[in-house]
Amino acid sequence: MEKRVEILKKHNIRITPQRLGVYEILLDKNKHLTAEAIYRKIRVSFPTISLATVYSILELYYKKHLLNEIRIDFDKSCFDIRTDTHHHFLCKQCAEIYDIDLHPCSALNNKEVDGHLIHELQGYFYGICSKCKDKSNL
Amino acid sequence: MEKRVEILKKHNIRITPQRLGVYEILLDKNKHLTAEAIYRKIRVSFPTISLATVYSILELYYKKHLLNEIRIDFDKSCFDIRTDTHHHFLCKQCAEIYDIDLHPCSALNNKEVDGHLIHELQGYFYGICSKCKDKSNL
DNA sequence: CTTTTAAATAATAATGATTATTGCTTATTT
DNA sequence: AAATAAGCAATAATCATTATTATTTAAAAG
Ligand SMILES: [Mn+2]
Ligand SMILES: [Mn+2]
Ligand SMILES: [Zn+2]
Ligand SMILES: [Zn+2]
Repeated sequence: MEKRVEILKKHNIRITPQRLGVYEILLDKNKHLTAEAIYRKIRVSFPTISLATVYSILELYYKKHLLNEIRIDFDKSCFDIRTDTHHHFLCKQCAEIYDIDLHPCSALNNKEVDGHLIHELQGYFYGICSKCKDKSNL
Repeated sequence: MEKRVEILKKHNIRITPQRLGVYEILLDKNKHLTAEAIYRKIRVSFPTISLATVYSILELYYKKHLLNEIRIDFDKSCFDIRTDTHHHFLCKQCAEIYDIDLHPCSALNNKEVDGHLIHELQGYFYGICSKCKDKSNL
């Protein structure tokens, strides 16, 4: 059986072309896509798909822990197929989002901070990415 | 001169009763208030103030670095009079937001990660707070 | 392979936080 | 006391996300 289908079935998710399409885009294309961006991409193969359907599929995948939702940009969510704990960097100049894999941080190792039980965490960094930095220092 | 007035003038901010009121609420009341919550509080002393004015004042203070905007709740921003770098914890049960002061973390000390220049960062933790934890383990 | 049925989709409307607009009001300057 | 520039209230607009509903489809049963 195809790998995508296998993974979705393992999570008790009904297979539909739309769901396979969204999953493929999340896997194949650049990471950290907005719902709108996914919608634009999937419309190439499914011209009648609705944006609401994209949102509904993303919500399903999120609940099944098949993806991560990040809100590094206050205005809109981005969706990430990586589900392991990692951080993100948003370049203020080019708006690119980078994965940041930090070395063991005191807060990451513990399941608690100040007596509060941690279920998940998000680290968001903002600044100028290396590419943009290089461009300005010619 | 009054302390609030002094601080605002130091940042070249014109003094108005509305601005003083918002500033006072941010200082005095519990931290991490939404624009709506600030609006509700300030309407006690300024019944004719507009929500748009509250937003405009908050934007001004943000640009002058007099407050921090956090988006730990995806749906709405909260405003924090603390402007030093610190993290936040959101309790999934009672929705309370706590300040988290972490010990030196590798990412915090450096001004760079993976070659990217960091201007600012936000750390968001999600889980069950100590109070709610105690309540459930009676 | 057909029928059945519960779930998924497309189309569309609604929601809600935030931002933009505009005419009036207030604070500072002259 | 004017003049001028900025702030405010009221209101409309924007835009991402969610809700609704009738139609279609995937999976299960026969
Ligand atoms: Mn990522
Ligand atoms: Mn805080
Ligand atoms: Zn960049
Ligand atoms: Zn709690």
